[in-house]
Amino acid sequence: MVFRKKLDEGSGSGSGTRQPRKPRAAPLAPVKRSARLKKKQMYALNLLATVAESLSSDEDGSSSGTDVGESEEGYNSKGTSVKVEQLDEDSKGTSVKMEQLVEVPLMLLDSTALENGCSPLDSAVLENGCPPLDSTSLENDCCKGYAMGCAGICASLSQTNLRMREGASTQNVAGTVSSESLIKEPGVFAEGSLVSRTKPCPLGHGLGTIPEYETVGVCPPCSTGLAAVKQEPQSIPVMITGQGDGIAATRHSAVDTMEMDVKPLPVVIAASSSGVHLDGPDMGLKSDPSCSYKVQHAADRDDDEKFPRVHPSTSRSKGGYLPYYLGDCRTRRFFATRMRKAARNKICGEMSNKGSKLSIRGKKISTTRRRAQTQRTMHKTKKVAECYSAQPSDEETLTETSGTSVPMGGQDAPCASESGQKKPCAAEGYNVKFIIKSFNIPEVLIEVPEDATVGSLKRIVTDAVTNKIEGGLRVRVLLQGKIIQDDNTTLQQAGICHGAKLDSIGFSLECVAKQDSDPSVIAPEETRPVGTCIVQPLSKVKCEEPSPSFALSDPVYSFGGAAQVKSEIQGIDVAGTSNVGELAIVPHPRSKQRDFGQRRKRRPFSIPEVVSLVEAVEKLGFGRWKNVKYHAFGDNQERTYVDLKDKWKNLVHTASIPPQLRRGQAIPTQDLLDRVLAAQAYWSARQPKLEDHHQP
DNA sequence: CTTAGGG
DNA sequence: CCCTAAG
Repeated sequence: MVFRKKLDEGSGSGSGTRQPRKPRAAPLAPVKRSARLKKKQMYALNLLATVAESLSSDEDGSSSGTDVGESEEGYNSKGTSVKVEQLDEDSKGTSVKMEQLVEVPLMLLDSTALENGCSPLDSAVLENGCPPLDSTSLENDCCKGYAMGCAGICASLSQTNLRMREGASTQNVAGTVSSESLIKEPGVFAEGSLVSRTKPCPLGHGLGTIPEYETVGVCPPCSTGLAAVKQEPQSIPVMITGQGDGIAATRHSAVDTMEMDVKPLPVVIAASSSGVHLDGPDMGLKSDPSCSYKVQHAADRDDDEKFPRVHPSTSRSKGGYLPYYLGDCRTRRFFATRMRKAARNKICGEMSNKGSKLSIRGKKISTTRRRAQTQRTMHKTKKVAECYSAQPSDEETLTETSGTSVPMGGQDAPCASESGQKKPCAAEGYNVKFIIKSFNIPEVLIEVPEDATVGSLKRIVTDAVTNKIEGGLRVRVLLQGKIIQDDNTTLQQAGICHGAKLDSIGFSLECVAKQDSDPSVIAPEETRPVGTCIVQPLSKVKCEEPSPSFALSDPVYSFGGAAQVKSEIQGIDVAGTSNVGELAIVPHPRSKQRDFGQRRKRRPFSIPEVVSLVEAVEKLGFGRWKNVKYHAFGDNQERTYVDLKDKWKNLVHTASIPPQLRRGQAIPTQDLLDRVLAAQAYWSARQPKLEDHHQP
């Protein structure tokens, strides 16, 4: 209650639908600006839908674990520690999802856990009259994960929703429930499912959010998704990427790992790769004040700008609800931009921060390109890392490493509460700790007969991915963007040491894949002739890896037992600018559906491409790039007209400088460059841009 | 959505 | 390649 009030207050006028309240600079280009803003605002609702969709598509309940944790969290707001781990998916061998990642061992709802009474609050809850969870049913119910997932998701979304709704009263409805929606899926939610129990539970507060969620109608998809997902491996990978606000949590849920360790209170929430992170906002709303405060505090720095949070103590939550919607590339790009901006803002803020965050925030509005560039530059060094976890989780993960277990394989796990409080032993002896949040795998082309079963498809995908990975991984360690070549260099020598300011440490993992080993798996990039399009028969399905992100807790990827580690975060302030100790694993970033903030893979123009480009320009002149593009590359999506324009720009530049200054003379031959110059000169003289259509 | 340019 | 202001 208190929180809500604060939230509302912080958000200002509080009536009517909440809009991004972030102050806006005077529009530079009035019309355009406003149009854009409107667009942005529109994303709010879409976001919800998208998130739901995404989540629902997350197969195998991988999203469950965390979610459970989340819902549980609210549920158990007593501050007991709750560690949630992703459900063990062994039973689902076909799942392509490799995000087993993670760190947290204990499935809160796991019957075992309950039985063991690991978390006091579990027992408390149970004692409080909540019908005991039917451990058996839970265990047997493969859907439990889903169930929880939904719960968690709901919670998380509800958070978002909450922001949009001014009515704080919704909370009360809580008890009523949501279970309803969740339970809609009988198969999924055995009557004894967690959610349904919420109601009776005195602490149901946290779950109260769910109803709201439901109102938005997001929940249903969630449940339905359970069924639907299975038929659509492809949908699995959907990454929820909302960078901002409540959604951030969700976003991470699909992708990475996040750990939160609330210091004083033994609350540790670890979201497994697919789980929903218990991000600040949620925590804030659902947990009890003390708890939320802590969390908030911890996460505070990071998102002070981007993520409006409920700040119990200061009620400085910012109104800016910035919904993120995962849509087409464009949208994605938009988000990426936002993300970067947000990060940049934070960074800049912190850099210039003399203690006044408010002022910094004020600055936020006027984002200059320079700053953007700065961010971009930094972005380069951490690529994926940022993409996946830049936001609050960045810091949370990094700064709160303590209790959570890293990809240790989950051998430990049972009691979150315990592990949550203990400092990792590894931290003692000057070990450097790293957290690998996720990584991508290259595109995988999969061919299956039309009559293949979904199950077989799953298997194939699994095999494909497995294959790809089993081929081996080439791991590189990057420090500040540079690959550390010498394997014999000690971490210390390399500057990666305990207490050091770890700037941009990254890991590059490349599949040394035996890509050909599996006939059904083709690496498109290698097999595709440059500049041509692949026309795929209907029966040929090109799948993006369902789950582009992997959690490294998987033994295969984890970085060594003892040496294994999480980074001890020291330079928290810098955390925003550099992913301290965070591992960016970037095998093949390229995939049609790029992740947020992720660049396209650099794909230098081949000579044939350049030739066709030159030919096209010779013919059409430069300036009408759209036409040029079509002329030279047809519908090839690989190259955009902007690419061509850029390429041309480069060609002209290259051609205009003395050969000595050129590096790598291979690509454009001198002959070609001459043509470039000629065409350039020709068309320049002819003012091609204006109206000339003459052929040269 | 395209172009044009700066980064 | 990315980003964005301007058409």
